[in-house]
Amino acid sequence: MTLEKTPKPTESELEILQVLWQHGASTVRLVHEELSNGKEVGYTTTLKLMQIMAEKGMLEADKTSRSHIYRPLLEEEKTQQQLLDRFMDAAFRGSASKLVMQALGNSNTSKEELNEIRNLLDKLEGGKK
Amino acid sequence: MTLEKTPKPTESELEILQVLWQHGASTVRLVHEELSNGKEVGYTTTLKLMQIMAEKGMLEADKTSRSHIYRPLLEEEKTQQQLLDRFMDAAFRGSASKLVMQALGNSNTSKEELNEIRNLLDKLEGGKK
DNA sequence: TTCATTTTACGAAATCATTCGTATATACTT
DNA sequence: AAGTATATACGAATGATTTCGTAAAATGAA
Repeated sequence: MTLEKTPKPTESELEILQVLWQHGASTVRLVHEELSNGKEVGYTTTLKLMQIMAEKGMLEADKTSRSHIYRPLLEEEKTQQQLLDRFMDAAFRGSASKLVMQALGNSNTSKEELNEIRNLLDKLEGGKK
Repeated sequence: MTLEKTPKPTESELEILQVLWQHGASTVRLVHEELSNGKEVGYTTTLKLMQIMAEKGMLEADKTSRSHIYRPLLEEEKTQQQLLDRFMDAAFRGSASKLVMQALGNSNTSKEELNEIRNLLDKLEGGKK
């Protein structure tokens, strides 16, 4: 099997990926406008970043029309999982339960979401009884 | 109240903090040896990093003896919470439940830990019934 | 066509994180 | 005391990320 290094999007790259995951393939213009909601950033900065990401193989540019259309080549869930694994190691010395407890303890999670989690717990504990 | 920016330890800084959180105040030598278990790194590199961290106010150096003793000025849980909040936003667009589901789904969490989490769920849902 | 607008291309500056070489000071050993 | 080992101080190289200025190309409007 081809051994490919797991890509590690930087913080800025991740912001761009989030926009693309949420909106689907988009122009630099759209991505830039989304980012601008949250912070000051120049258009060419966004452009450059997206071009670099394309070089790195994180995005693919459709250049048929003047405004190129970029789509993410990284899958959202897979990427999140990789980031999460790294983060769990770095910040919580690998302890999933510590991380989960802190995540739940300090956030407003809806009743429905809590139930979803409980169901998952049931399924997991089923295998360990 | 004094408004202080939440500190953002880098990856290397976090590694050092983890050692200090786990072992308590320590010399550069000890921290360096711990880090060396996981990767190649020069002694002066570790030293420099810890000095920089002291400048930034993350560590405090007791310089009374020749081998300075560094202790962490950042609290483990508070720091983890801040990192977690940022990470949740950056990687999961703020969704605690998505993060939690992925964290649990893809890790070997013991029965005991799962029960702890379930208890927390009970407490949380108690307030929402 | 001419002018203004929008887009991409390119290169380089600015910033930040990481690494380490070298010098100097302090302590230990014989 | 002389030599060895260990520590800190300092500065600077390296490398990665982020930022943006400027120019050229493409498009749209007058």
